[in-house]
Amino acid sequence: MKGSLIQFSRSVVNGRLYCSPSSLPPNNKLFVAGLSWSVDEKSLNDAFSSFGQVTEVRIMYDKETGRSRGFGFVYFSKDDEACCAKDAMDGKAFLGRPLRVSFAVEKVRGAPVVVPRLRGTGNADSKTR
DNA sequence: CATGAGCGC
Repeated sequence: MKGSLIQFSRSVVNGRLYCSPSSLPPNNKLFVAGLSWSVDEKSLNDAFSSFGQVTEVRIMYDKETGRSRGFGFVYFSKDDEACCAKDAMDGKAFLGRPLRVSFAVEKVRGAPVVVPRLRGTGNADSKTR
């Protein structure tokens, strides 16, 4: 009995913001992209901690050049907070760059990953523009 | 044209 109790449209959170329909399941992990190469973990932590309790913030950097890949991940204590922060920060400008936030789909080590450009899976409106 | 799908243990 699997019982997929995945509730979409988490409705109102504390009386504010709604959960946009996403193809990906709401996880407590948040994928943050569109970050400026100068973005720091603290910046993201501070920015996202305002919406919820951030447990971990990780930004990926290149091991060769040492330059940030321009994307990172933010871990929240609860998916609700992540959702709120996502809807709140997604589409907003961060350090002069349009920030893109979406749920992180943890890939399996050594397995090919097929991730569409988040084209309609929980990201800022692209079609209506 | 887009700076975007990881890392560590």
